Amino acid sequence: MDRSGGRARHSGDLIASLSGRNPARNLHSDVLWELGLAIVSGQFAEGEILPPDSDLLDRFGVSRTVLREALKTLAAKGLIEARARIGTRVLPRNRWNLFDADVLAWFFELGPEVGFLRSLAEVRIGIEIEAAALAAERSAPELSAALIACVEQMAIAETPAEFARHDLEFHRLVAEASGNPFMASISALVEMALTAAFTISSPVNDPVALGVTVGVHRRIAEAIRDGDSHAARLAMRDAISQGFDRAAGRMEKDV
Amino acid sequence: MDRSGGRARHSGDLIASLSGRNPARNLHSDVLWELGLAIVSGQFAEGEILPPDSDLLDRFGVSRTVLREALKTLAAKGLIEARARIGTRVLPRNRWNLFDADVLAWFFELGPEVGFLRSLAEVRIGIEIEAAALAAERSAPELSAALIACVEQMAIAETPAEFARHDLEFHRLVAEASGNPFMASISALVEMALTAAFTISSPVNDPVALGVTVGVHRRIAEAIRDGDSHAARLAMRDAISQGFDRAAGRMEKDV
DNA sequence: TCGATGTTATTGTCATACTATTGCGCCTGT
DNA sequence: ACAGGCGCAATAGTATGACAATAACATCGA
Repeated sequence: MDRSGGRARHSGDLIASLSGRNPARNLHSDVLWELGLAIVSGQFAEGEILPPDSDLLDRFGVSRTVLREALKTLAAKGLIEARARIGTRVLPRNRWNLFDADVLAWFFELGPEVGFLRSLAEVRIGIEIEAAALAAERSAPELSAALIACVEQMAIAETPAEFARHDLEFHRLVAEASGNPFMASISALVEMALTAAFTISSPVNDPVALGVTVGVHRRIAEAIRDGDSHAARLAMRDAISQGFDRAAGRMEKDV
Repeated sequence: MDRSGGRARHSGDLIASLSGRNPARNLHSDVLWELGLAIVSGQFAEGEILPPDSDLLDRFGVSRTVLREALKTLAAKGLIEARARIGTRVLPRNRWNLFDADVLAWFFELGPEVGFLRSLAEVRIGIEIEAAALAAERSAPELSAALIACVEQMAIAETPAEFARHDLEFHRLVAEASGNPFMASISALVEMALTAAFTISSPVNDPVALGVTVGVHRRIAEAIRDGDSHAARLAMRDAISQGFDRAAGRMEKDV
């Protein structure tokens, strides 16, 4: 393995940097990512038994401490389950915690397929529609003002990254305004979806698309401000499916 | 701490047993649950620094290996973050992965408040409504037949546990029928919600409530069978909010 | 044939030592 | 008096080697 000085960081970097996180760079995390990717990619299939600790130790060239902590982390995310004498088994996909930021990142690292992006858009629709409706019913004036401000920022953004930051902030604010802690907990999901979408095609360079995107977000903000939960639902659905359509359409074209 | 022979298993047992899981009973898991509960309960507040490893070692009387693996597990679930020289900090709640089965279990272990149950019902509505609609659009005949069969089982269930099992299976099937892996991933959420609801008040002992609950599930199954996504949405919303209302109403009465 | 039993491979736990990181205070030079 | 660098020390990170617990499997016995 790559144990020399210039160890290359996994490319989740660009996603992490956009989200402002500062993931620690340590051995444990390297092993974690390599194993996580291997599992998500199907290199270790569901139900399969991983090589025993001793083999993995050779493969990664780390201490048992590091390896075991990486395995425990994977277990915590529902990807594997270790049992004495049996070995460490890859759990079926429906046990994986897809709402985990790392697990999601591994999926994206492999180049997300359209079907996966669609699934992501579908859950986002489910959750964020409800969040928008709740926000409309409960939101305080300050928050709806902040939402409006966010839309203005989106309108004048000059780079895709800048636009994405405000877009993400917008959705985060809606989740917060819903007053429901679960809604806020899916920001990782939104982050990935937006980053992926904008990596594929950002509306910043296309005045028409930009107008549409900003417009639909404005509709959400105004509906929340006016306490119109029905309108908020519709607008949020449009915002998400429109974003997905743009990315999916672009992927089609490239193929 | 309780290091004597008869160490009492955390009471997540009854939930785990209902769901058919077989959680390993090892030291790591004991420490994990104790720390997890302490954090979720606010005994260690958000932003606070946990005692250093050395103190925790004394407190739990385990080896450093075990303690660190427990901490790594908590970190994987987004509850804490460790940094050299700083210590191990409890992350703000919005970083916690509330869709994790353990984290949820810790919340329930503390006796869930009505507000928490409401939040749970709200996300379930968002996600499962969409799952039901997708199932209606995509579902194969076998699956809708299985759904109907599930409803029949609910109707003739004799114990609360039996009823809950079929109810859970019903929602799992809907998620599966949606063809969306994220939907299936929230079964932990549903499990907790149902278990909590039935622990508080099961419709089995109340013929009227039983009829209502079975009826609304039948409406879902039939809508999916008929490919009527709109009806599926409405019925699923009714099923979840009705379940919540029953539990919440019962809690009110008790107070 | 089947059931009890020992063997052994694999994960689980322990103890200790050393390394890397980084906040904080000291110390220096201006 | 102040700014900036420099090292101390506290804390998590890593390494190593040993032993304990678990459970599939082969082996033996009835």
